Amino acid sequence: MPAGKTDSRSKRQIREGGDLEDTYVFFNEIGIISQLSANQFQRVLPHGLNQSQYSVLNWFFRVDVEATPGRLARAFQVTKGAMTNTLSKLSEKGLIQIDPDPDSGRQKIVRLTKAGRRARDEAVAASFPLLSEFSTRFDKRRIQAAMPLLREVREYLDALRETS
Amino acid sequence: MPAGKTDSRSKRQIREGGDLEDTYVFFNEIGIISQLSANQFQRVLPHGLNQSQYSVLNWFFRVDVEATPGRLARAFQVTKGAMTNTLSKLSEKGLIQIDPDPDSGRQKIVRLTKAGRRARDEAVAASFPLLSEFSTRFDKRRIQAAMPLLREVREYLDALRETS
DNA sequence: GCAATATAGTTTAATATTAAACTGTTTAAA
DNA sequence: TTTAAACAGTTTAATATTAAACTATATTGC
Repeated sequence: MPAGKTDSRSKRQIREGGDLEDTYVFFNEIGIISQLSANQFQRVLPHGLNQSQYSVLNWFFRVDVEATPGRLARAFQVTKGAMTNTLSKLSEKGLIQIDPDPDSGRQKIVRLTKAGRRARDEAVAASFPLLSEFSTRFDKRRIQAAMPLLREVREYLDALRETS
Repeated sequence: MPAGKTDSRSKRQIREGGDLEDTYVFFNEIGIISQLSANQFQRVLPHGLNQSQYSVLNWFFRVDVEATPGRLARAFQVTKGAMTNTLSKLSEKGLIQIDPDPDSGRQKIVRLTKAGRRARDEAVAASFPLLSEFSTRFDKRRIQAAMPLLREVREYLDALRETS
């Protein structure tokens, strides 16, 4: 849950935070955007897909044609248990195939099915109106200009996570 | 779950998205930052507080000294049921007080207790190192420069939510 | 004034997630 | 080679959340 919209008394919070108010407000704004955008995106996804399931489908387009469950869990930074659950939902829908790894009895190999590839394409198509509406409202260059900071912040937090 | 780190094949995704790739990557980056920062913040919170609970405590500093559960649910854009749950956890910890509204039999009035005010101050203090470490790494002006876009995007999504 | 409707809050059932325990397999060390 | 440790994946118990049903109270329209 994000920290809620600021209003008339927000200056008091800001004063108390001293020089840290920008950081506080920055992450607060990011949290709200994340929540709202995930929400909008979720709505349009086909096949009763949730974001996690879509992300896994899309991973197979972005990164590799096959993976172990553990690799996917690490890629998305969720627990192995969460990935077990996500993969079993996708498998029930017939969008992925999970086979034993012939080279290792403790690993499995996950791949998209044809239906999975189709579902991913449908999901991309379904989110098209959302994204294109957004990109008419916000100039491409402004978005691009914001990316270096966002990337650095993400990398910073990523490193922080690994060291603590 | 964010969409995972990009890697060598990301150009293919980008090509497919046409002019929408910036938007896609922007929201993806935002989602990951949100997840990681929420995680870091959660860790340092005292009294077994989670983010939702902290946000409610902090609301009473930022916005008003009392509220109905419904007002809080709207402020944080969660369901009434979720707020019932959050408030009951805070109440069990003795950090808020929930009284019947003398003017309306169907409303309740929520207020911070003294312990609640103390807990909020402790939480702010606990997150201080995190925020100040961050603000030494990222120049205040860069963060400030990013805020107008973030605010506009948040307002855009907020309006979108209300109209759909 | 009374019936219909709206509102505030709670409860219930379902879902996604985590941490930790557990099972089975592989690797390393003695 | 046997045993201990590490690793991959699943399961379990707990938590936070949503949507929808439900209870109780207030408001509106006749």
